[in-house]
Amino acid sequence: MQILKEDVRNKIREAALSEFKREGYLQASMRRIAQAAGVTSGNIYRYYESKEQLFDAIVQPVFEQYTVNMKEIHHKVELSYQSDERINPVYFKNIESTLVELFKTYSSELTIMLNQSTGTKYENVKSDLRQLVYSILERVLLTIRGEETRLSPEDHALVQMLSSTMMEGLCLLLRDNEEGDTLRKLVDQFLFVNYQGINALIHQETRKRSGME
Amino acid sequence: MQILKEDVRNKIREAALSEFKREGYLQASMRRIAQAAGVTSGNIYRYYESKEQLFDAIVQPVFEQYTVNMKEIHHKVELSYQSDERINPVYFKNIESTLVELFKTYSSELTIMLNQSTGTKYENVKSDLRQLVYSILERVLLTIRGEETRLSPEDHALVQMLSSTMMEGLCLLLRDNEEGDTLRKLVDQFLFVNYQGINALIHQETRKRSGME
Amino acid sequence: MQILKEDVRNKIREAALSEFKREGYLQASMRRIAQAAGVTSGNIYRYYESKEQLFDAIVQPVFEQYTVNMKEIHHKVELSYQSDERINPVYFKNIESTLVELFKTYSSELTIMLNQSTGTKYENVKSDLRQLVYSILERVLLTIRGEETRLSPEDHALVQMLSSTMMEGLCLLLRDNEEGDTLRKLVDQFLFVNYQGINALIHQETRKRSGME
Amino acid sequence: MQILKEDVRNKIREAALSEFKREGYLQASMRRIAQAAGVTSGNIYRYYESKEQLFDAIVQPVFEQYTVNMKEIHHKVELSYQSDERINPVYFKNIESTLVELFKTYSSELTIMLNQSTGTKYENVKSDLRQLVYSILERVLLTIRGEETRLSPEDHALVQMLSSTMMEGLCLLLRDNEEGDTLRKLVDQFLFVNYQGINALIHQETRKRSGME
DNA sequence: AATGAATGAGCTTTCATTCAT
DNA sequence: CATGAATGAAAGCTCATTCAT
Repeated sequence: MQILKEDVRNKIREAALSEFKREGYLQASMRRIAQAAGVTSGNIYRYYESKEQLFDAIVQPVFEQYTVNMKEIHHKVELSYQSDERINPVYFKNIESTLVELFKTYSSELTIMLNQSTGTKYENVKSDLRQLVYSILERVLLTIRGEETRLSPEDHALVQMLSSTMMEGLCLLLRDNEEGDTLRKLVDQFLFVNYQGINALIHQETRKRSGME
Repeated sequence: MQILKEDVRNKIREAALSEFKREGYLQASMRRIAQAAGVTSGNIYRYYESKEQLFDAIVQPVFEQYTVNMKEIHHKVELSYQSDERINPVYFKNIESTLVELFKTYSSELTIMLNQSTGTKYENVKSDLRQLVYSILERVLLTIRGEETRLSPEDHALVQMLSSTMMEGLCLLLRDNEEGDTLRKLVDQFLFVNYQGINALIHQETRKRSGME
Repeated sequence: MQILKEDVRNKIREAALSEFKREGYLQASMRRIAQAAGVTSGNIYRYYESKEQLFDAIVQPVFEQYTVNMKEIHHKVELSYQSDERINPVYFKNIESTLVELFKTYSSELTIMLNQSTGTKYENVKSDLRQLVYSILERVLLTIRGEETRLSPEDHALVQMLSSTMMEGLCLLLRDNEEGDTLRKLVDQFLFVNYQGINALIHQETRKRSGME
Repeated sequence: MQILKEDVRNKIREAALSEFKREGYLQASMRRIAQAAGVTSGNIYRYYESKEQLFDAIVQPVFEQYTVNMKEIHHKVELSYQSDERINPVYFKNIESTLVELFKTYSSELTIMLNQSTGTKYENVKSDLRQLVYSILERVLLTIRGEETRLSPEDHALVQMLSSTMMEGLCLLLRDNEEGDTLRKLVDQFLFVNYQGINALIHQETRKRSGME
């Protein structure tokens, strides 16, 4: 039974998408992908030359777009560092928008890149992203705390925690929501909760400190 | 040199703990565990009858304790459902305390159960826990919203999101912190951020609604 | 653009010739042959029913001609055995001429048959040929040694060696030379070296023997 | 059924030796090696970490010894180039001795390295060796021809041919003889035949040339 | 006739598990 | 009890051959 080539290529892609999303790169099985695609295992290799390349074919587009967008944000953050300008949460909005925008086109691919890429060249993307969030939060907190150049150990731990949980939260939302508008609303709410919460936390701490002194 | 049986059993357990924590159940290798334990791979099977059972031996204690504690919380939640009593965030505190308490005794085991159990019978624990958090948050919101018996789709999505991100955040903290006091402080901060944030969100929404009417 | 059938058949043949010559039967790839022939891999099978049969189609003509010629030589050798006639090196000249003659028409095919046929029914041709050379040399040596009917073990080993190295040398020349005149000259030189060398060896040995007795 | 480790290692080595000798590296099958060794295919990998490494384990010892010996010969040849000293056939004797000496310890391994190593890092050893023989013969002929610095195209072809056939002849002897003393005798005879033959050829040609002028 | 997608057996390699010693 | 060699199923991948179009 002969099917059009692009048809099969897509079926393989779909099957792989689902397998990678469910199992992660390492645990994914080419035979299972083949079966799910209704194709023999050997035939996959007419379309994608290896498991790695199949993964790449899925993730690269989103990664490229992601890289472009993130570079811009990085650049702005660097600039504001140099110009001693006050960093504000608008950068989060940028990251958020980037991710949500990417999500609209590449929802599963984005999740795979962020959450299921252990064993591939993308495995550090999430932690790089967390690092970026960390450096933004760090800058915000430094500004608030006054003229210090380094965070206290406590603040470091706090910022670490916040960047981790915010990133992980965002990734979770990407993973669990199929629909773009719902996602955007949830992301907005999620960020609102975090901004408000962080604000409250910092003010409380500031009050505590004043009270102590 | 003869080594006491329990000694060996513990060495294997320790090695497995570290391997499962680092690699997760599926990627963990019995050979590496054996090597790290200073034991031959075959000998593991005199102490634990399979990879799964070894995983079990590590996770079951924390799971049992966890189950007992969670059942109580569940029970209280159920009760308050029936008694129409108002649920308050104290339940979160219970969950938090339970996890932090468990963490004191079983820090790695807890992380493994929650984050590294894909492929085992524990793989749903986290989502069950999320479900519990969901039902608490749901109840809270229902109370706030008035006498409704079911959440609106929007509120459902919101509560789903909040329970997910809070759970995931907590799991992350458990995973990344070796030290109990630091952990507790971070958990407190994390929950504070979330409570405050959620409060702010709800009030804002309430205001918006009133404004609309 | 329609290509005539014979045209395609030839293109495949040419491509296969080159592939078999370079890679040998087993390492040859039908896909590469197809590609080199500018033909799809499936289409090869309309002209040649299998890899083996394609190989056959290339080698059989030279094999048949070779067989005819060799049978004659064989026959002469047999005859001279029976007639107790003295065998002389002219038979080598016959073999040489046969090979060089075949080479003129079938240079690559001959090389393939002799050197690249492992895994096919022709894989023994070279050793059969060596056997023929052996029997000629054997007869020559028997004549020289006197009236013996079997060679001594030492002479057997010697003749074995000489027939092997001469055959292998010839095959090498066939393999490495594209051009007929160069080939013929080299073959002449090669055989001259061997004849002279063998003569010198035998005379020396004869002298040694006489000296010993 | 448990057998001593070294026993199995040897059985695998023996089976591999035989398989590589018969089939060559590429065509050799790990499954067949396993079967011939009376071992399951997986078990080979406890002893040798890959097909390539198994091949290496067989060939490396002979290659190392070979390299040491050949470097010395190379060195001598280079020296005599610089010192403008006349090169004499003693270098062949060196090469011959080296190969025969190696053969005594590593008969099959040597054959495998020289004749069955396509696809491995040893695949160029034979042609390197042929190149060495070429450069010796070239030097000899240059000396004979007078003061020329490069061979004429005809002489080049001749020397090419002679180095090829001599090398190939030697390799053949290594391949076909299991017993060291027999081999040495045959090699001696083979080289004698070639020396005498080459001498005769050169003198004849010299005569021809004189006659022509 | 021709295409090239599809097949499926076979390849090397890994690894949880078993078992003779 | 302990060893570690052995097992065998399954992984990713290749390739001669088939067959629907």
